[in-house]
Amino acid sequence: MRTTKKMNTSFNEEEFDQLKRGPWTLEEDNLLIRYITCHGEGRWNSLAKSAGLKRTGKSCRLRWLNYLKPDTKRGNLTPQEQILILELHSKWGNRWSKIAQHLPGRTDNEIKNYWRTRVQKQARHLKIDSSSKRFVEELQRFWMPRLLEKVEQTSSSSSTSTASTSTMETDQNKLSPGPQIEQTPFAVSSPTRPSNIEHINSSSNFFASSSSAKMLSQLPEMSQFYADTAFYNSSLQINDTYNLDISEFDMMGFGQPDDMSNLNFQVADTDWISGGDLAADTYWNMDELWQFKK
DNA sequence: AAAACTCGCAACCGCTAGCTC
DNA sequence: TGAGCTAGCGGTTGCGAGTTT
Repeated sequence: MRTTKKMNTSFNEEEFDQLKRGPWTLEEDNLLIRYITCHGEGRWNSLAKSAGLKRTGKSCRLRWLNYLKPDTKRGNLTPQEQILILELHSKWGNRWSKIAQHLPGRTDNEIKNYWRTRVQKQARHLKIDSSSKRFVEELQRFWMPRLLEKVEQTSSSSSTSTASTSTMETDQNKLSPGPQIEQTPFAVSSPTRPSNIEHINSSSNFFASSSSAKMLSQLPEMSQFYADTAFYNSSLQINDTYNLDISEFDMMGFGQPDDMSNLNFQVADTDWISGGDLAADTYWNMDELWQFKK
């Protein structure tokens, strides 16, 4: 429970006391949307007053950016988005806003929540500090391939069925209240391309090497391995480094980030089978890692 | 059936960089 | 130049929904 109250310099004491906090109502949302539609964003404190909202400018800004803005995407992150987050976080750390810039329609808040609830949870599960180099390595060894597998599954299923039945459809409809933004599943978002995975295949080193291509072809089987503790005791080894150029993901047609080429995912080639306590004590809980709810 | 617990996410807070005057 | 203000960032919290006991 918060007990401290810090005055906002844009409000006198009486106004400040009257400020509303907590969940937004539909009425407030409508007020904000209507005002911004007519007058645009910015000057949030005065905007809040002019719109007749008993909210701080901060609160209005947050509500707009995180929820009401027309291009805001709702619902679960796609595998591609998750891959991007993992990779970009390994580069930039908790620079949520910077990471969010590369995921059109996603907010820093959403990404931050994803990281805290999914990724850090997994780190705790593995008893590894989520900010450690080792955790990043484990992500790249086990999680990345799994996500790539999901990309493959999604693209293959989308080629045989319409998006409406896909789990990628998200549970956005249960979210409330706010404008429902039509959301296109990532893998079927670009009709000019057969599928993302095929596009990646044609242009990245990952799929260029014969053993990596073999790995791709074996993804379903491999995922079973990942999910199976016994996998860690098997003699299977992956000796190739694979590289995935993320810039080849067409992020909902919003264009390519300018600094995202040549991002490398690497499957390490050493010591991951006999990888000490990690391998012996635990394994990646892919059901938890995988964000889509059953 | 209901109490206890867990989880995910929206919204809040404090801090600070950058802008204006 | 520095004070005041705003926008934006990252960390934290509280609530509601779902799950377990």
